[in-house]
Amino acid sequence: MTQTPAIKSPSARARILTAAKSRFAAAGFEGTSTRQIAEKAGVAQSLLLYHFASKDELWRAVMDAQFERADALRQAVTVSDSLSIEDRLMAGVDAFITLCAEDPDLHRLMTIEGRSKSDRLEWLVETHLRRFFGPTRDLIVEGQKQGVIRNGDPVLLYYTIIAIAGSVFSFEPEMSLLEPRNNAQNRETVSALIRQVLFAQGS
Amino acid sequence: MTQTPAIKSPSARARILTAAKSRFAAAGFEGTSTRQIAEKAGVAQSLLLYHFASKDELWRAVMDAQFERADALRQAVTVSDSLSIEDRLMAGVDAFITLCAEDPDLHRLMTIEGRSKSDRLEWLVETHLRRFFGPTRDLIVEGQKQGVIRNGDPVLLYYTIIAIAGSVFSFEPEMSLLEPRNNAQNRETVSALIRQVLFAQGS
DNA sequence: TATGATCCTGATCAATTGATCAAGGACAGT
DNA sequence: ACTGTCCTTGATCAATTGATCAGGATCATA
Repeated sequence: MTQTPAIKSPSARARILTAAKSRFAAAGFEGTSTRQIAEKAGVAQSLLLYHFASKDELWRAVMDAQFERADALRQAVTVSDSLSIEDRLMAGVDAFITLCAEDPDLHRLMTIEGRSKSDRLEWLVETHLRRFFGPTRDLIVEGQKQGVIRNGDPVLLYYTIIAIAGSVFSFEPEMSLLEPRNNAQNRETVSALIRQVLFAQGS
Repeated sequence: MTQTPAIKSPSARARILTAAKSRFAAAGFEGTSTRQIAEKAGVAQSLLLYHFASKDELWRAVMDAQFERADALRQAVTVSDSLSIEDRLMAGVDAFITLCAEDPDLHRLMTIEGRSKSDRLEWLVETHLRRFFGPTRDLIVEGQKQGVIRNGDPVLLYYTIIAIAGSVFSFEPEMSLLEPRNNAQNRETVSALIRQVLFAQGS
């Protein structure tokens, strides 16, 4: 069996993944060269293409790792427990906020390739995004039926949540250029804003 | 005087600007090649660098044109009329929503370069973004003093507005991949969502 | 129809891109 | 010491990048 490499020497491969993540998040796929990643990881450029078949596959590996971390979010929404719809939805939202606050790269990676149709965006949607969107959307629709959640296009509501939760953290460079700031209790504020949007009394 | 070219033949130069705008919005500065723009504009690649000194300057010209269109927005917020803070702020918000709905490229151009610090982002912030941010921020702060607008970091509130208003329209490709949709009355919904965020009774 | 300025193109440049390959190092098991 | 597998590097490839340049259209004015 030439397969089952299981755990290769973690150091170099892991350093490549880390470097690639931060570069892809900052400049996008096209804006990042394999040599930039290699330099940041402290390895030869040719080593990237030994561990990953192509730049494209390296990008996919980065995405896979990111969304593995995010799976706790999906579970929070999916578990059909005795919890109310409101609680389940906000559990997912807060999990997402936590992820974004811990590592702004997640939201950047999710969105930076999403501006124009491309094979990469299509892969991202089908492989990862849909798994989060599906259950969350169902929850929103059900909440609307029960009159707990404001009416309106559920996809629009879903994207509004993503936009509020993510952009506050991922646009930190731009925001701090505009005005020096203190991001101490952003998480609570963002959570309150989203709650306002979802559960407002307005139709 | 070799200067004062004033109005050059509009057709080619304008076609270049239009093509550049849509490419830059879709793929960002680094993800777009001058040849792609030239092909879309139906001109030779060398013509881009006849009309604009460099790719960088072409990008800046695109941005200048975009923000010229957006100046109505700034005026709506700036005019210190008899209007209430609430009305002035929502006038600006609705103007921004209209701009984003008419042309999703505006929000994409504003944000696609804003993920990592770069000379381009710095130029964008200092030359354009600050002119919009300043008056709007002042309005938010004044509204908070009067107890009309919810408390919290004004920069965060500002960015939340931008995020809600813009991303709903600019992520249309991604959203329609997730689910076929009808964007008929998005504008009213978005406006209502933002109003909810700004003027909610919550602290 | 000359003149001159403006607009536009194709050829070409050096630099950078993702990718490939030969070669050797590290290190285990025999 | 020998073998074989996995890891890593440097040299190098064709393709693409932004930029430059010489020269030809085009067109108003004289």
